Amino acid sequence: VTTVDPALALWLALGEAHAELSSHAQAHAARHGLSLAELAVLGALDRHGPLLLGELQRHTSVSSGGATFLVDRLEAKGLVRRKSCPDDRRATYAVLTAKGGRRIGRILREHTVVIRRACSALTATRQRSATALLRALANSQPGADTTRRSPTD
Amino acid sequence: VTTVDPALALWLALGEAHAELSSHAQAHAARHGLSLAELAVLGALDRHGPLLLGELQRHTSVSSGGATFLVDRLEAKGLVRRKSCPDDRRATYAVLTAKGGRRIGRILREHTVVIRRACSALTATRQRSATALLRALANSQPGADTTRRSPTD
DNA sequence: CAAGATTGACTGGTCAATCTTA
DNA sequence: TAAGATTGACCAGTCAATCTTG
Repeated sequence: VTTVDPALALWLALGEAHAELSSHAQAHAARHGLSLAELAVLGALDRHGPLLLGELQRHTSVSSGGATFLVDRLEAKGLVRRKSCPDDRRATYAVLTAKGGRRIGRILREHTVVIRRACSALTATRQRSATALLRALANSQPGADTTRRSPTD
Repeated sequence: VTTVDPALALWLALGEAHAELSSHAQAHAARHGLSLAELAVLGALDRHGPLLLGELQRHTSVSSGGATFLVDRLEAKGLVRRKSCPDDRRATYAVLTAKGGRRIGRILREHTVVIRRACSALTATRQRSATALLRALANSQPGADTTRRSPTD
């Protein structure tokens, strides 16, 4: 009766679903003393190995200052280390420390379980349907793209 | 590359889709000098009429302090007014001012267009499918409690 | 005591400007 | 000149404590 437009309904549902899953993911990250953004950084380093801060920025959809900030904090926690790039003196790598590597492995495995449970209302098949629809929604947007995503992520 | 868990893929896609739509919605709100949360408040008041701050809080998923904060700002902008509840002296209504009512009408109409365009990659039918899936995802969560869980994971 | 609202301290980031090196 | 990173100012909210009324 209220919301007539299907697009509007979709936007609303998207917000609620995102909030719901976020709260689970965030709660789990917090149990390990991490923000979701920090977890994303650690995850990116785990997947891709050492990354320049700029690359990290693109992988995690965070601002330039945000990347510096996050690496600062993870460095303070002893999970990440900076390493200057030999080929380009402006550039800096973020690298997992041994401790960081160990911790992030455990955490990511747990994280998968958390997400899986949070999505358990949908069968795997419907999860895939939803994923496909959401990708179509996200990828075909006109413009204003500040962050380049690697298509094979 | 790791063959991803369908739930994980869904979580990722959800994040990207949400970020994408958000950026459009946010840009539009910003064109009118509003944050998304402020827009949500105005929208709720437009749909439901005067609302207690607590109700507003539930409708917009902000914290208690956030509701006060948002109403403060909208009041400062002359779009909303507080009105004390006659039946309960603790409670306060938020009410659209005449100016607020006029502006929000225009803005919400525009907003629908923005969202519709941002969703145009999906047909209305697929939008409805996506909506249904997302609602199922959001509504059937197991204990989304903030209380501490046993470290059985 | 509980429910509603408010305040103040705090935070996780963004944004714009700056510094350094290519 | 531009690209990479960093810094500092700023901001939209949250959170916990407080005040008031039921």
